[in-house]
Amino acid sequence: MTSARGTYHHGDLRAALIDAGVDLARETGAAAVVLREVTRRTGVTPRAAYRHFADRDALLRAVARVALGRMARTVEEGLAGAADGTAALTAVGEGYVRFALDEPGLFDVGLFAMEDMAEVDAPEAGGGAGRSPYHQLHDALARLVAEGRLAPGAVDGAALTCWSGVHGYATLAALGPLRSLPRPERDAAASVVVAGLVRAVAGPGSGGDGATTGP
Amino acid sequence: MTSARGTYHHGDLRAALIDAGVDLARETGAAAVVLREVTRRTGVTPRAAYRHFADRDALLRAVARVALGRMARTVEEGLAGAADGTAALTAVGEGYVRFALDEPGLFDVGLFAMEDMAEVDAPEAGGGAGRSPYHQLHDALARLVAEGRLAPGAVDGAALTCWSGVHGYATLAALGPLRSLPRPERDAAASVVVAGLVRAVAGPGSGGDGATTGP
DNA sequence: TGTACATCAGTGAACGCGCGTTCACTGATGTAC
DNA sequence: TGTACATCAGTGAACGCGCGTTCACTGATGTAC
Repeated sequence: MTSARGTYHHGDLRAALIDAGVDLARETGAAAVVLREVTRRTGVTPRAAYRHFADRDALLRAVARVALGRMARTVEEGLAGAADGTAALTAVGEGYVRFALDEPGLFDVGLFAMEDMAEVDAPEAGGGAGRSPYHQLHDALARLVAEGRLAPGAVDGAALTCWSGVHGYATLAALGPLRSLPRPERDAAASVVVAGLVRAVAGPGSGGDGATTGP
Repeated sequence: MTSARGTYHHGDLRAALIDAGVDLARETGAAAVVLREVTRRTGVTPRAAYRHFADRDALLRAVARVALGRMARTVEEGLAGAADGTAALTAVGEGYVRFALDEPGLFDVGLFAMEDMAEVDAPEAGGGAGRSPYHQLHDALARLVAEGRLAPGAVDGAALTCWSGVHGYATLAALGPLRSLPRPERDAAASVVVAGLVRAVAGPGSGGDGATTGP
């Protein structure tokens, strides 16, 4: 489809197959990325895919990497105008969730690019600046450290807490039991969760809503 | 298998099929709960399952409810000696994660019992006392409110933040990119995440590890 | 206590489906001379 | 500019698999009289 011409040789079949896979994932999720349907949509014989991918799994993972890259870009965009570390951390969290809610199918397939911690850290999964969501989270935390709002030794724990919270909410709200709630409710809840996580990590006093009774 | 006798009539085929499904889920996860294999293990014709379940999906959901019930029981046990709300909240979180790490397959299939918010709240999914993990989370938060550590209006947000964080960590550590880390590391990280969430909800001063720089 | 009969719970064989994957092949392309 | 030829990228048909599901059926069970 991408650079399709009427020729016998396709031009860039590999990219076209990945494109079709991404479309399928967007529509229905990871399980829909099925080799035969991908080739069908690309107007090509199933066999043709094997010239470019070892097997179905390799194709799926290529699609997953594209999905994760798009997520990275979404996070990156939200991060643009963050004035300080707290704002940056909030933006990363909200970007992560927004992507999951906007593109549940891509979020779903993107998880296959996070099968291994090594892949999460891999630069291919990055956005425009080549930084994965996980990297961008660490960047935001680094700003908090620089601002003296977070102890250097607490960075790893904070990263894990934020990632868990945001990933968990994204899963529940995009693919899980909360997925049938109206979008505005899910957006509002996302803000509450992200604010709670920011408070947990950077302490109160920067946009918290006074959820705790004590000072 | 359960109450099997050599008779033609099985005794309680429905329960036996669910048992076999639970075993399959434990071994490999939700995708392994396949009608034909379930009947094969029970020593019965595939057709026989249709006398007890409308289709494969109904069987899967029955298995999922059992899995969620076991999770509820695990959470309940950990909750037994909690002295105050903070301890209770911590116990709920650690129980949730422990179950996921001990029984990733059951955790995986249990998610199908949480397809809908209504089912999460359903009493059938409860443990011995008939309270689902989600209920038990709310109970712990109610104790915090009673102790004056949490504003009543903040309960819903706190529940969501805790559920998200704990669910996200469980997913990442039991089924996701962190699943191949050594168990002790994953246990330690679980404690960090749960402590962070408790701090976010109940404020510092009850077992927090001083992750923030400010007071 | 014995027999007839309705009901229930299973059998055994088969269906069609879509999947991933492999076979031997052929048409298109570009390079060397 | 033209031709020979190696290389590459696709074809088309078929394979075997395991799945969910449906058919008409039969053997076991328990109740009524």
